Amino acid sequence: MSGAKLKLKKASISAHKVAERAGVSRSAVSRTFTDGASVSPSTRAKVIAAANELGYHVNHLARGLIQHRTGIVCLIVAEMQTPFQATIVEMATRRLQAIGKVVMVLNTAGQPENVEAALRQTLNYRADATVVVSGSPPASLVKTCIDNGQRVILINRDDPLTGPEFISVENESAAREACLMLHRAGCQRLAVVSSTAGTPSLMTRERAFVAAAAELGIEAMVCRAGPTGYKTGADGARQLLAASRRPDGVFCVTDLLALGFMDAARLEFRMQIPDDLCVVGFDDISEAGWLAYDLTTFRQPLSEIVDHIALIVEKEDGDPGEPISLPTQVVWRKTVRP
Amino acid sequence: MSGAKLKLKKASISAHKVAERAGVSRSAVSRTFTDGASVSPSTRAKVIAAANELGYHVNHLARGLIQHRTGIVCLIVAEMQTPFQATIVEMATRRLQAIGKVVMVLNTAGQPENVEAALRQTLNYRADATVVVSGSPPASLVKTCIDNGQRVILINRDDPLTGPEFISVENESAAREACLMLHRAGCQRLAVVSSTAGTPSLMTRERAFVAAAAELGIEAMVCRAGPTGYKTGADGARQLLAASRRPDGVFCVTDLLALGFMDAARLEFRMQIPDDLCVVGFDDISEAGWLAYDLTTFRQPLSEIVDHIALIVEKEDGDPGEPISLPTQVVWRKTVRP
DNA sequence: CCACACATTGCACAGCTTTGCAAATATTGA
DNA sequence: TCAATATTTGCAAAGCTGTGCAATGTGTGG
Repeated sequence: MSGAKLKLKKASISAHKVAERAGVSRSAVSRTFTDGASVSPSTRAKVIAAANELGYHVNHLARGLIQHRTGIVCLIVAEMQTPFQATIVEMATRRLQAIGKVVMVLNTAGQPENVEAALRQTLNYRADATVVVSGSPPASLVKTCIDNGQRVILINRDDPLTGPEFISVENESAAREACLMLHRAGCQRLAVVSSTAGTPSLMTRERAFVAAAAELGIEAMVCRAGPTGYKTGADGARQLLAASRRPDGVFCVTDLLALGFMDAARLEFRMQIPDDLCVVGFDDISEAGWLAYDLTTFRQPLSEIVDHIALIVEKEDGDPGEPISLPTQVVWRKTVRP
Repeated sequence: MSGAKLKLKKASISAHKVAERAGVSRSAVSRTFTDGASVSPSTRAKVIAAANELGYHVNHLARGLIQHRTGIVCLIVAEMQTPFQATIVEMATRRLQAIGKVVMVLNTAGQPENVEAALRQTLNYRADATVVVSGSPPASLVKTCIDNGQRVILINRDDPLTGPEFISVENESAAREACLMLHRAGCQRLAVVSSTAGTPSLMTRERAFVAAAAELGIEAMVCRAGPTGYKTGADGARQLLAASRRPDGVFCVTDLLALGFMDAARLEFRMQIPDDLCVVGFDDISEAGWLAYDLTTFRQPLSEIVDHIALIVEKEDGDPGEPISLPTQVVWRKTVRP
């Protein structure tokens, strides 16, 4: 074989060359690009001129090597094409870039075994912090990350881990509130539409709703027709509304489920919302506000979540703070009678 | 002030330490984790044991430093919360991870000046390749990237640049086809709803549709009511349908625009689709397939696009190939009369 | 004009890895 | 058993940067 093995690529231009061109020492160019360092205005000007001519850019890899801070934050996530996850990625990248970080997105592609691989990448690239949005990380690897000085932040997951930071929303109180809202609207037969995914936060919502209904003396039906998504919501409607005893108030643990449920209920069962049927969602994705839906739902405090992420990433000491639990806010629209 | 300046963090564990522990040389541990290198099975076993005990992970920063390949691919993108962009990010990360790369997402947050900053990050981290999905990169920086051995790939952009690779879809023929579809369905008064964003691919679709209509002797109305998104589609409907001469066939250059248009047309103007009004979209985002819409649209060949991205990223030589133009596929659903 | 404080600069080392080269060891064949 | 290969191993250099330390230059007050 001729192509033996991939050879080294051409080296890109280094501080050394800039120094030569500017007629200064290599330290000078380093200091020019390190803020807070001591350089005279005249040499700084010479360095910057030379750097521009040569197209020099500081090598953050080498810098990270010696400073033990790379500026990299890893985001472990799956199903990024869904509105909620996509919004998290959008907001997190934006916020983290604003504090000078750069984010590496690791897609677990829904396979649980991939979150381990993702965590390994986090270590390989010596990320300053790791934010896990999807999947349950193995405890041992989380420990390794923390031992290496990384911040580890778990979003909306209540794995029984010690070490990482937790940020989640108050799923329980929201789900109970959803139950009350439907009850106050006069709904008699309640149901909760969930998924087979087993995501911790979704399970919490489901259980809390059922418990709250029980306290009102109502046995809520539970429907899990597939993975978390639009189609499962529609299938849920087909199951629940085909039964003899149709629910007249449903809580969908995700907006996407709610939208699928509504579409099937209206188009395949000719139901009027909110007259025949009240629907409550969760997340407040932008589709929930579309004219065709106008879904009453609970807004996840995404802005506060990413604020807290940024805070933790910038924090000096590594000891984890108390788990953070943020309140949701109900967004009243038109799918529940007032 | 006590906190003077942030000090070095604790160093993570290095190959040196695992070498000590395993009782071998540093080279041996390096070779253990470099495939194709020559290590005896016995020492390899000792090294792996020691590495596991210590939680060692190869430092890809240092590795990248000497190999001149970091395994990093940057993805420059904006508006990631929109379905189409989100899907691109999802698929690209998945595909690139499959070939051993890791992707850094740079969010330009819609500000054109930020794409320059993003490109600089690309250089700072010595990315192997940069994929730009949103925004027009300054020619000079693109040149610097290429000079440094990076692949630069522009998606759906036809900036007049020389050097980068181009991947786009056949916007023109699709838009002409859309016009014919509406014409064949018997539509007399055509309109195209677009946005004020000025995105190259959207402009191409808009112009091609108008041109095709002109060839049929029809003067197509053009509506640009705001940025590319759902609300602009709805506003477009409000403008076009409030006029005395209502269009009966509209081409929306984006599915999101189409969905907004449909909702407003149905709910605020009581129009029946496709009886009173035919609608064609573009992208085939998953919402287009929802029961409430069932939108006839053009599917972007995303899978092929990411395949080509992967191919270019892995390519050995750096010279750009011919611009790649991929055909779209029409997805017939229910918003156009057959 | 001198002593002193202060800002700037250069040297050299550290940080972690890969890899060419030569030495050491193991394997094979006669 | 010995020579001739083939495999494995260690040394040392290279890749690019930040920074402590000492040396140099500049400015100020008396």
